[in-house]
Amino acid sequence: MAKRKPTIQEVARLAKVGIGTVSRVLNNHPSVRAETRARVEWAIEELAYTPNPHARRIAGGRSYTISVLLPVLATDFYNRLIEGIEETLAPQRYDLALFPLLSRSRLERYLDGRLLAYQADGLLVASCDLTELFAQHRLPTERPVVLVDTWSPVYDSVYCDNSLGGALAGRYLARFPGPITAIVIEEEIDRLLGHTVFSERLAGFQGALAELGRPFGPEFLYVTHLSVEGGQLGLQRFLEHFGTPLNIFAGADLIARGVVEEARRQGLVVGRDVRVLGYDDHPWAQELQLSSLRQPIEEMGAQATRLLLERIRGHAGPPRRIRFEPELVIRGSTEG
Amino acid sequence: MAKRKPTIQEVARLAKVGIGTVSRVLNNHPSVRAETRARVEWAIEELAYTPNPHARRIAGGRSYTISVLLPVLATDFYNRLIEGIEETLAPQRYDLALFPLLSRSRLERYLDGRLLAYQADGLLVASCDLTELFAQHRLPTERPVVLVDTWSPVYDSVYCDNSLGGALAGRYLARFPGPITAIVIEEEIDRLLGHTVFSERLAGFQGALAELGRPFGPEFLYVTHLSVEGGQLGLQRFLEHFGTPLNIFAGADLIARGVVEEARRQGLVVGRDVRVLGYDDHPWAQELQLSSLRQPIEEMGAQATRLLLERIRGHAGPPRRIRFEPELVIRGSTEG
DNA sequence: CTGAAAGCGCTTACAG
DNA sequence: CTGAAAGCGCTTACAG
Repeated sequence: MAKRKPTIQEVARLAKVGIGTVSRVLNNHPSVRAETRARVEWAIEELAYTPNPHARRIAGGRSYTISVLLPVLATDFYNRLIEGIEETLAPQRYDLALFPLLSRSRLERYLDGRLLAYQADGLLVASCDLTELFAQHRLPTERPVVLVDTWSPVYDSVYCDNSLGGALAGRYLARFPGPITAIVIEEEIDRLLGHTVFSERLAGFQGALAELGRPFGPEFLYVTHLSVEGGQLGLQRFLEHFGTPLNIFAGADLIARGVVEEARRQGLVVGRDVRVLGYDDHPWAQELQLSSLRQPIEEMGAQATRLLLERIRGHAGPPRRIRFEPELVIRGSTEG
Repeated sequence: MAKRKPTIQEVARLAKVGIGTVSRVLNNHPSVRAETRARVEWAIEELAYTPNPHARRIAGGRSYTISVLLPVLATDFYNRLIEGIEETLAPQRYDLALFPLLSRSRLERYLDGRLLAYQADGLLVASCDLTELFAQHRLPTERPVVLVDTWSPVYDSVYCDNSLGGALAGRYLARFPGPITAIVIEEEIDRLLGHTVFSERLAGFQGALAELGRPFGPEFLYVTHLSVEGGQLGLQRFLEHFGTPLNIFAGADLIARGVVEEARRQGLVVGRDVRVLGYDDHPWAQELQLSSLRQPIEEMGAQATRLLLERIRGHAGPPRRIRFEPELVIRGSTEG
């Protein structure tokens, strides 16, 4: 019934070469004559052949898979990050296994080493600083580990400076009349799966305001979850306290969207009565005319992937650290 | 450096048997003498041996992996569903590969068949009725497919009747004085990754109210995202329109939690001024004294897994359909 | 009940 | 540059 997938044998036969040669073109081995390579590639195409990843791992000692551990929030941020990772992996014939850190017990099961997803050549850990959980801040694995959207001194890390982003936000909003407020996202209480992205942004923000001698007590802060509705409620709260004009640093574009929606619902002019600055600069920020702090999310994913592949291929040496800087993108929501 | 994982060879040597025998105890083959089995199990324990899943697939033609496709919302619902699946899989030495349907392009890549996660013996699809996308409503795969938290005539399905849940909610809330309202969760516009869970609940709810001759126009409905804040906003809206007493059917416990929090913030008595009924009956509903519609979520996961394993082991026959019924759990939030 | 052997689909020295 | 062969860690008839 189910037509079996073609094997390397059949490709070899069709291309009139040995299976070793097919394997070599599969692995981009340099010593294959161009003509031979072309013939093999034709056969591969013809049979719609894809190598069996399990066989590859058995034979080569590599799984051609990397795991990505992430605090599954199903947000635009992670969608874009994964996009960047997959784009870099695909031409290398590498596969990606997502491992959402849904619960503590799942993390333990992962680290237990029995899961197939663990049979990966390397680990990409997003946002969560899992290293804090372990002795010497090292994950209990022999495989290379790269952190992305977070940082640790013991592993290669790729991140965008959230503290700087917050500072840029504070300095920018200080230009406008009216109080300066912030809506931030509550982080998991469970430090295991939690991350500090949002509190870093807030710390940078508060630091900048302090430098400028601007007040920032608890009444200037609204803490909520990552949701459009959180932004709506935050604006409501601030309007009760301060009225307009009002300046809001939203910890994420999604929150900022809620602010914009609520302002419009209340008949306020966004960019004048209420100025709001988001974070991430997601594609839809443009049509919302949302000012935002842009992070090179896909690029962060791509860079982290490159570092990991280098490690997998044997690169030794001290942990590397790639730091991106967020960029202020100004649109109508702050300067209507 | 990295100490190699022990292989079946080493286990065989230590247990003084052939590797075939080790393999047999690994696979629960009946024809192994109890004494021999004990010796092998001891050796396995001693070496902390775990079989190489890639080798198993190569040799046996099975991956001992099942994929779970789900619309990653990172909610309590999916955490519990996965819990139920893993619990059933673990003793069978099966592995689970989560595949979050983050975007359309990822689904396509999955179905492309090249991803390792696709090299699974079977597929569990949660909530999303992906079948609508394909000819004859069949996913383009040869492996067995089981749906959970949704239903289709062409595959085994395990679900809990959401329409009935809505009807139970409507009939129950009709007992109390005051208007009957509902807060429902907006479903993805993209039908691909969307599901109809919440609209089914609403349909059942509206049907029950209609039967009872109770009004239910747009002013009785608040649509939001799945967030605590959505519940807060919903309550605000309804209070503006109707004042108290007020009865609210929340499409999910998380929404109901927001209703409770907002009611308390406004100094209202939950269970008298505001009655709210959630959905799912998550563990934390009890300490919130939240009335809810209980679904046997873990059990649904377990059942679906069992059906899938049966199919993997060759069970033929027409699609099976296991329908659970939600159960009304009454606590202080409706009868304070 | 249990070994020894063949085979799963690959990769990788080893010879040419 | 390219075959033929050995080997990766398992499973599964096949004989005893």
